[in-house]
Amino acid sequence: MEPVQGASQKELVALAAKYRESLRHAVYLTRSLDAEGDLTTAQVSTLNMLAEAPLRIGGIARRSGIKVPSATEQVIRLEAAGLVLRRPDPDDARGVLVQLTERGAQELAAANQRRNAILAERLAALSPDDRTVLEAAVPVIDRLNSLIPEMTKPEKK
Amino acid sequence: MEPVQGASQKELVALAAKYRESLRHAVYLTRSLDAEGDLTTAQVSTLNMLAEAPLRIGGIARRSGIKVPSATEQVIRLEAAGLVLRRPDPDDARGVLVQLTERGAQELAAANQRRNAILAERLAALSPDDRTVLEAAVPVIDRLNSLIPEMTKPEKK
DNA sequence: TTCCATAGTTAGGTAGCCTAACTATCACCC
DNA sequence: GGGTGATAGTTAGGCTACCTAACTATGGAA
Repeated sequence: MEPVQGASQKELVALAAKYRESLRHAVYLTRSLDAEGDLTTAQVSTLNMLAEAPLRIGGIARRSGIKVPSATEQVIRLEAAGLVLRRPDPDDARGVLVQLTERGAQELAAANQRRNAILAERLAALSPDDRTVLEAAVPVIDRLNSLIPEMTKPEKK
Repeated sequence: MEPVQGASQKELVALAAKYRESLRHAVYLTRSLDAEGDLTTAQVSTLNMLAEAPLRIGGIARRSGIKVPSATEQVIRLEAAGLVLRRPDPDDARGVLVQLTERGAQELAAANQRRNAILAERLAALSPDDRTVLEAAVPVIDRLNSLIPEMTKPEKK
């Protein structure tokens, strides 16, 4: 009756289907957080990485789950917008270190705040129980995300 | 000590920030489910809607959270690929009804199966507790998604 | 010091999104 | 019954963000 062990294949697939569907709609949630002259979602994403520490192009690509040329392109746009700056990696002249500019940090903070505020407003509409469930789910979602191949590759060494 | 009532603004914003971050990575999870000559994520998304019932262009746009011209474009691509067909809406000659073709239904089923299988494999790597949490979170995420403005507009009538 | 591997860039292509402007039909109403 | 405004889609043009393939430059090791 109770497979203490785990879930059946069928159950796993069913959960997968439901979760995929929810995620699909969640994309639109994210999109609905975007605004006019604001940064795009992908830009916010990249800038958030750089807020922790400067990264090389390859690092951005790996963490974003995109290819190197796409990362180059992203960075070029961000640089043109004055939000990041590129400089050669002192340890390896082939590499390029990308870091936030003052303005990049400011605009990122503003964009994050705005998005979080809108989302917080919607979260407030949920029941306290729902919020508790969501709170508990976040680390689980993160663990699941961390299982993505490619994004788990070692830094370089 | 315990605001039985609900959460503070600060807590809401904190949850919003964490959730946004998780969602951001989840996008790459979805992307990682894509494969070679397979349908794109947006296409699967559209086809999944049509699997329930034929829709008009406007209906696709609203449910996808995109504008009508973008929906037209999607449909044109799907039609060119032989996955959907368009015909005038018998009730309103201005409208266009979009429905799955036989082949569209087949390819959709295959794509869903493949994606679900990959995701199910990763879900299997989670602890049973984690899966329980995720299972509980899906309806909450759906409720949160349903709060998106624009996507909640009435059908037509 | 030669040669392969690695880091990025460049070039060219596609999906997917947008706004603005246009066409066709509907629905009302005088 | 023929305007007229609203509604449904399409077309045109533009941008972001992704891709692969091919190239350049540096690093490292034989």
